Amino acid sequence: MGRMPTVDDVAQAAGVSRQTVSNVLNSPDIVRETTRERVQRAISELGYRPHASARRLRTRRSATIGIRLDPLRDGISGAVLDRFLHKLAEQADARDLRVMIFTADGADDELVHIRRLHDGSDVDAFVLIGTVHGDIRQQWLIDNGVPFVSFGRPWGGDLDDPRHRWVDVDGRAGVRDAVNRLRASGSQRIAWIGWPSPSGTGDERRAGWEEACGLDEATRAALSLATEDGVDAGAACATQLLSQPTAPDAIVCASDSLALGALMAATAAGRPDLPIVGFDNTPVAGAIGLSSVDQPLDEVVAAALELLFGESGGDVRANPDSNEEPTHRLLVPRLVERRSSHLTLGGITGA
Amino acid sequence: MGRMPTVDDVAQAAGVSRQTVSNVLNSPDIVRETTRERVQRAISELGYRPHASARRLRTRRSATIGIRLDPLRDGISGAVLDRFLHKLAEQADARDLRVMIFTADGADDELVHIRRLHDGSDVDAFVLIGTVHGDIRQQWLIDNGVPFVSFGRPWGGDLDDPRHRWVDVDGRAGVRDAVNRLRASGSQRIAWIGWPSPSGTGDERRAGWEEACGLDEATRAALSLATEDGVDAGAACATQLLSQPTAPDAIVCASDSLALGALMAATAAGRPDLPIVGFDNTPVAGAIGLSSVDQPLDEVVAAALELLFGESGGDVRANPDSNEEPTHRLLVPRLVERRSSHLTLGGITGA
DNA sequence: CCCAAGAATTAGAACGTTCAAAATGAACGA
DNA sequence: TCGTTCATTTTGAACGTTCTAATTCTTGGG
Repeated sequence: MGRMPTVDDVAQAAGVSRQTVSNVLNSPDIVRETTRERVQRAISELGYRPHASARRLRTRRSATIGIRLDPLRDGISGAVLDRFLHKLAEQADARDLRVMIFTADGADDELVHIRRLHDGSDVDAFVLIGTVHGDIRQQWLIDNGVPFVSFGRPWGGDLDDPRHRWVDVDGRAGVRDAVNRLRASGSQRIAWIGWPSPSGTGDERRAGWEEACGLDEATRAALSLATEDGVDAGAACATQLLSQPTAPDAIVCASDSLALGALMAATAAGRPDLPIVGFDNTPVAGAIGLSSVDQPLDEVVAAALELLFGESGGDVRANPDSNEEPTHRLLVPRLVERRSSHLTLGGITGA
Repeated sequence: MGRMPTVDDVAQAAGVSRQTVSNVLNSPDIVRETTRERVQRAISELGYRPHASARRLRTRRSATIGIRLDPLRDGISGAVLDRFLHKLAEQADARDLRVMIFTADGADDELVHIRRLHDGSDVDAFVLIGTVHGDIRQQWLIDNGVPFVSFGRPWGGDLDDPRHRWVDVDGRAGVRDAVNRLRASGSQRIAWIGWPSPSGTGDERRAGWEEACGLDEATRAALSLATEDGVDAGAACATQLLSQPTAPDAIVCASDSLALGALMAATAAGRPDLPIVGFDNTPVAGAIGLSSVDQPLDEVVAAALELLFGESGGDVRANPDSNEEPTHRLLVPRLVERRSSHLTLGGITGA
């Protein structure tokens, strides 16, 4: 447990100068092969590791990404962010980047944290998740020159602003596919349970249903409901839909939470086989055999890092202005069909 | 966007020396009040923020905790770690600590990461989750003097070794309570679905059932099954139990995943009202109205940080040897009773 | 054999902070 | 008035790395 060896120790052991050791580590190509080998040997013999903070102080780069953990929602939908975080940690590691997490109460508090981490040179770039209408974070980050990428489009803003790098999943296309698939299987009156407008993500998903359901406006109005996210809310909506004189013969939902609720309500209403599709393909959907639209999180993360750091490496790219390269990416989700087994609800009672 | 102000800038603006500025930040009590105010004013006027890496280089403390993200399991049980991570980030922030995450493939790979982060002074201390029998990580960390705390006891090791700080939840007591509660409600033949031995956590939970179920050895053997974790596995076990000539009149499971499976199987077998209790109180359990044993993660995290850093503050405590203070904490979980609504399974089919 | 040009290496400084110790100021009793 | 003590502030050095610029070594052509 003596003190850790430094570049100087390695240099002395290898009979070269400090800087040569540094070069072996950072620009191996400019040092003669025989020297490089000698230094490498000394490094491994001494068990030398560069001191990350010293390097960061000198280079003014932290090689660290910051990401805020959203407040826990119902935990079902939250599973998506959990997966996202895993992928991010994995792929960041492959680029020799570190990931730092923090929590915050609301957007203002988040900015306080971001400012602290950025000004202290703790973090080079941030990943924003869950963009919303009128999001104050993006503009602040742009104005202050803090590099970031968001998982989610700048809703209500300029989608093509090159200063805002974003990745998103085309929920509209995903829902459209799901609806088309249901229609191909014979469903004709496909209902929608989603979130209140304006909700960037929710409105897009609903638009997918609207485009593909093939219903006239009056019918669409009768077959679509909006509610906050959650299992109970989903169940309530489905109950309402199914009690109408002209009940739907399939339901598509904006989330797996809603879908699970709908599934329970449908079974309670004696329609255990009613086709229901959720969104996010959470573990719960898998467990109970619910079809769901799956977001390609691997690709999302890869795209996010690429927009920030380029094809490879860990140096954050210059803040784009009106560069040649695109600064956003829209990915296509994929419907996972399940429903080989069905859940049935014995009886729902209020809380 | 000019360069960030440094202590020197602040010092000049306030008409004091570098060190006085530093003192205002780190030991405010030793600097005269009038001076302190003057410096504070300069700090906020200039928008000064200490450079974290410079500080870390000098103090040799990173004020950062490292934690490995477990590989995603079925995502239902994984939700516990998700909550844990949130709490950790929250409470760490309150102590001015940062949290860095990483992923790894197995214990060996985890040690490689830990070594890298520790040697590079990126991280002061680590939080280990999910200790298992014959865990190689603990001994390595102790031998190398790396501060850590584990969420999980040193199974098969010395529970009282002061060099190993750990926090755990008394699963045995939790299951015992659940079983007692079921017996009080009239259940007499309470079955157990758990994990194969040896599994530290699993064996403890099973012991709770064994202690409280009030059955003779032969009956216990007939009413307890072990399987890997997962919804399908839980369903299979429950089906088997319920098809026996003397079926159980309640089931307690080692996890919510197993319990969800059991619930589905019970309903399929025409026993929709069979009392079932899970473990972890995951969002899914809440959503479908399943009773479950809840781990007090708030307290777990608080205890973990306290063992590492003391009552307050962010300086890691000296590695304990045989100190006065205890280096472990066993917390008591709490049964959450639900089951006001029941899930019923229409039909299970193989994958 | 010498010089130019490139390759390889080295020396000194700098990044922004805190530590250790020294210097100054204020207060007090003799 | 003068030392003595304590409170407050300042000075120089150090943390371990990489940058910039300078130096030495190699190579090859005249």
